[in-house]
Amino acid sequence: MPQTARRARAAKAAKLQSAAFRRTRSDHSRELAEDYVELIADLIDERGLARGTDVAGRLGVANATVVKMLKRLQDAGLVTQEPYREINLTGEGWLLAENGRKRHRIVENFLLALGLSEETARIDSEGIEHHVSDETLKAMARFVARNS
Amino acid sequence: MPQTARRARAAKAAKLQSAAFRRTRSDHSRELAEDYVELIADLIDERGLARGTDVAGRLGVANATVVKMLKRLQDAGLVTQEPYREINLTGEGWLLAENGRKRHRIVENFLLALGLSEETARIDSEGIEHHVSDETLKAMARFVARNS
DNA sequence: GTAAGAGTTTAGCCTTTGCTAAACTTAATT
DNA sequence: AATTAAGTTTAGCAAAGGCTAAACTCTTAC
Ligand SMILES: [Mn+2]
Ligand SMILES: [Mn+2]
Ligand SMILES: [Mn+2]
Ligand SMILES: [Mn+2]
Repeated sequence: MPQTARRARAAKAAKLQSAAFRRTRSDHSRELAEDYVELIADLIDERGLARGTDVAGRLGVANATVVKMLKRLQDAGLVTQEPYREINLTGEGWLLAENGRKRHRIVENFLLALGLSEETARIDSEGIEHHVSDETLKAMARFVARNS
Repeated sequence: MPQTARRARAAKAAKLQSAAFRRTRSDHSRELAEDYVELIADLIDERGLARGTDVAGRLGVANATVVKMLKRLQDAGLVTQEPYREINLTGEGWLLAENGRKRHRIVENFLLALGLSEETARIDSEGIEHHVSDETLKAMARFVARNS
């Protein structure tokens, strides 16, 4: 029965491909939290404190959007904030931020090593960083080490 | 007044960075449509027609999710479908699908040329493809041409 | 021709991520 | 001390993208 064989092949194709789409969806669900904590860490390091307005300005979204997201990040245990005060990171938040920075730096340097302009490397890396597996990240780091 | 200078620098930093985040958000808003039409095109080429169940199976989502999305894609002029019938692409849909396939192929081959496993290349490329500018895509294609 | 099985649609729900406008608090200026 | 400016929060809205359960239609096998 070639029907059965065809079906089995189709089922395997579906399983393989759906795994990739599932990974992408799960990357996306972590993406914003990573960008927020990384950005907050940068602001704290650069200017001593992170305010909601600065976060909104850097992300290019409205203040109210930031307020709402910060609540979710607090619930997730990444951020602390008293009403009307500046934003701080928890221990876990700092860990995530450091990790994000490392990843981001590698991806951006990789794009530069590939010969792209600073602007393109900056812009493209902001999206790509979240979809890079550990294996790929290592390969990128290796490439950077060799071509710089 | 060094205050003013500092402010100007900060404003420029915010503008630069927010441009990257805006690009990522706009990539995301196109992402799903691209994946759908690419997948529908593949199904039509592989098995002669694309059914909702197949799309759902390959994406790893529920049938109802696909139905809702197909409505949006019809509104966007990318897809046509009569009730209870198979899915077809409009001219515009085929163009987008072809473009997506090209992009996807280049990104996946690039990851392979970088030395990654087939599985990792397949999975990572599914997310990365949507965040790659034309400049980066060209650089990837060049790299593939040299290292294969 | 009818019944069964495969596939599709609808209804109703939820979370996330965005927005504007209005109200509020804090900090700075006078 | 009072006013003002800057920053924050709340309220209310919307679109996108998920889900399950139940109803429906089409095709195929009998
Ligand atoms: Mn980042
Ligand atoms: Mn990012
Ligand atoms: Mn993404
Ligand atoms: Mn994709």
